[in-house]
Amino acid sequence: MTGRGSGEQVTIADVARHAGVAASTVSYVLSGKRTISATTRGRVLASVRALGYHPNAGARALASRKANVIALVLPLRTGMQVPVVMRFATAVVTTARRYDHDVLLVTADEGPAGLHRIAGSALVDGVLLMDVELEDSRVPLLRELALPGVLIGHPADSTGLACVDLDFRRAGELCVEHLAAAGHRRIALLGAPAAVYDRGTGFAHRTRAGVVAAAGRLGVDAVTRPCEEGPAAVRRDLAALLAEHPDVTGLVVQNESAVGPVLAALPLLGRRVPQDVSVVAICPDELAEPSGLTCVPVPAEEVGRQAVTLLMRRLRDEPVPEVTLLEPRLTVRDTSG
Amino acid sequence: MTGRGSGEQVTIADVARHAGVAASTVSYVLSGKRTISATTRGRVLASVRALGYHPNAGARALASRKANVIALVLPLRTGMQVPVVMRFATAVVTTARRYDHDVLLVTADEGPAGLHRIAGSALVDGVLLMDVELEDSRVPLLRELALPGVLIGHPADSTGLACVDLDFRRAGELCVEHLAAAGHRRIALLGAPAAVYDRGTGFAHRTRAGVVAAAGRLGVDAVTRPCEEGPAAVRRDLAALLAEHPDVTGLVVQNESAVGPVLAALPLLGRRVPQDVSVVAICPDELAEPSGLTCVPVPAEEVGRQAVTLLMRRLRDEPVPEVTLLEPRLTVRDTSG
DNA sequence: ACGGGTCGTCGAAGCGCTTCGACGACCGCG
DNA sequence: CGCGGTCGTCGAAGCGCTTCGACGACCCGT
Repeated sequence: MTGRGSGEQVTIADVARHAGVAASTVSYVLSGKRTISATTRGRVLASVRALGYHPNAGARALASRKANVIALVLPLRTGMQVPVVMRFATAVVTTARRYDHDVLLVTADEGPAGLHRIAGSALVDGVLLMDVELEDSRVPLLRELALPGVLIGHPADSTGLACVDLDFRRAGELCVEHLAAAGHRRIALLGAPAAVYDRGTGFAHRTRAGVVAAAGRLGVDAVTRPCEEGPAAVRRDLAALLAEHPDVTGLVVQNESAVGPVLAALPLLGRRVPQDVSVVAICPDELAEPSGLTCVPVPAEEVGRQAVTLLMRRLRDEPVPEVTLLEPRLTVRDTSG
Repeated sequence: MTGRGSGEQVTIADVARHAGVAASTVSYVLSGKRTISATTRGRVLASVRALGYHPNAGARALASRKANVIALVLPLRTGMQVPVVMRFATAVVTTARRYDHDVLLVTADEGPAGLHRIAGSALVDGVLLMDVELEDSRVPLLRELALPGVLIGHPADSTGLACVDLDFRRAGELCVEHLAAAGHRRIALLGAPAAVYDRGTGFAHRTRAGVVAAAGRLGVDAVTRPCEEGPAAVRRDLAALLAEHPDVTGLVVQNESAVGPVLAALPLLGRRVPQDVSVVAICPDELAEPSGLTCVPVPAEEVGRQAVTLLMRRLRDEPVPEVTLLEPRLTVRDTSG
C-alpha cells in the first residue's frame, strides 16, 4: 500500500512534517543538490514512500524554470510512413522517461504557431522535430526562439542545430557492396519518385550518390531511376528499367511503396528472385522481413534514442555535434545471392 | 513582428504595466471570469499581442490547479494495429487543441505506475486509455485515483467510467445484412485469432454475436471460425473453412492481417471475387480501399474526437454516459455483390 | 437627493516548489 | 584552548499566475 490511495495532493510540506525536517531539506534530498546526512536522507526517503509523494509538476516547473517535458512534433498528417513514426515515438517516450522527462505530442500541422505557443508558455524544455523539410519554416524559428531542438533528418542549413539521421549515402554504398560481393556487375537503383529528387530531398540524393560512388569504386555498372508511387506505376517503371537495361542482375529499391509491387512484378517480367535478379531494399524492416527481403532497415528506435539523448545534452548546455549519422546495417535474407 | 523574437519570458505583469492596469485585470480579460469594460479589454488585448504574451504553463497550472494537459496512454508496444493508432492520436491531438489542451504521450508499458506518477504530480487533468483489456489493472486504479479518464474499448466492468467504442455487434450485423440482401444464404465469419476469443476480448465476441444474431434473424446460415495471423496461417484457415463449408458464398473477415492474404488466396482456392464469393471486412479503411474491398471501417478519427469530447465534459464535471457506441457504416466496394 | 445595487478594477494572498544566504555544530590545527 | 572551515540544516524569498474580497463609481428608483 502506498499510504493513501486517492485524495488530496501530498505536498513537500507534508513530507517534511512527517520526516521532521524542513521542506528545503526534502527538496535537497530529492534533487541531490546539497549534501545531506545519510540518516536524514533515509528518514526523508522513507516519508516520501510512506506518503506516496510526487512533486507537483507545475510548482516544480515554475520554481526551477524547467518543465521536464519535451515536445515531439510529428507529421501526423495522415498518409505518412506510419509504422516507422510509431516505433520512433515509442523509442522517444521510453528514452525520455529514462531521463525523467515526459513527452508532449504536437502535430506538425500546428506549424510554427505551435512552436511559438509551446516556447512562450514554457510548457516544454526542448523540441524534437520530425519530418523536417529542406527549407523548413520552423527551423529559423527554432533558432530565433532559442528553443533547444533536435531534428530528425536534416534541412539545407543545419548550422547551429542538431540533426540525427540514417547515413543514407553509406546505406546506398552498402547495398552496392553487397550486390557486388555476390558477383553482380550490373546494378540498378529504383529510387524515390522524381518529385522527391526535384525537391532536393536529402535522403534520396544521398542514397543515389552512395550507390554511384560505390559502383565506381568497385568497378560495376550502376544505373539509377526514379520510381513513382502506386502498384501500377511501379510495374511500369520497373518494366521500363529492365527494358532499357535487360542485363541488370542487382536491384536496389528505395521506395517503401514499391517494395511489394516490385517483388510481385519481377516474376511476371521473367525474372526469378534471386536466381535471375537479386533485390535489396532500403525500407522499414517490417516491410522486408515477411517477404524475406534483404534490406537496410531504417533504425527508427535508434534514431529516437539518439535524438532524445542529444536533446538532453543540449538541455544541459553541453555541446552536441551538428549532424549525427547513424551507421546503416544490411540484413541479408532470401532475395539476394 | 510579434514584438520580441526570443529572449526572456513575458509575464502578466509586463502586460499589465504596458496596458496600465492591474495584473489581475489582465487575468480576468484572458479568462473571461469577470466582466471587464470593452475599452480596458481592448487595451489589454492589444498589449498582449504587442508583447507576444503567452501565460506560463507552470504558473497557471499551479495557481488554477489544472494543467490543461491530458494524457494519451497508447499501446506502443510494437506490433499493434499501427495505422489506426496513428490516426486516432492525430484526432485526439487536434480535438484537444480545440479545447485548449495539450496531449502528453504515455506508453502503456509504464503501466499503473505511470498513472500514479502522472496523477500524483498533477501533470495532467485527465487520461485517455487505449487498448483497454477486459480486466485491466489500470481501470480500478483510475477509479481509486479519482483521475478523470475515458477508455477506448471497454473493460468487463465499466461502472463509473466512460468508454467509447465502435459498436462491433452492430458492425457484425451490418455485414450479414449486406450479404443477405445481396442474396447470400451461407455466410462465414473469419475472425480474430483464437487466443483473442479465449482472452475474452470484447470486440471479437461482440462481432461474432452480431453476426450470429443477424443471421438468425434473417434466416441465413452463418459459421464462424477464428483465424491465426500470418499469410500462411490465413491461407490454411481459409482453406479449412472452405473445405468444411464449400457452399459458403459470403465471407466476413475481421482480422487486419488476414485481409490481404484472403483476397490473394481465394482465387487460388478456385473462388473468384465477387462472382463466386463476396467478401466484407471489418478493418481500417486504408487497408480496404486500395483493394476495392467492401468494409466496415474502424472510425479512428471519430473515436478520438468523441473520446476527447467526453473527457472534456468530465473535466467540467458534467455527467457523461458510461458507454458510447459509435454507429458503424458499411462502405460498398467491388468485393461484394 | 439618498440608499442600495451593479459594474469594473485593484491589491493581496496564496498554489507547491527551488534556491539562496545564514547559521549552529563540529572538526582539526596551531 | 581558540579559531577558521566544512557540513548539514533551516527559513524566507520568490517563480508567474489565479482568485477572493474590497472598494470606488456610477445608475436606478423613490
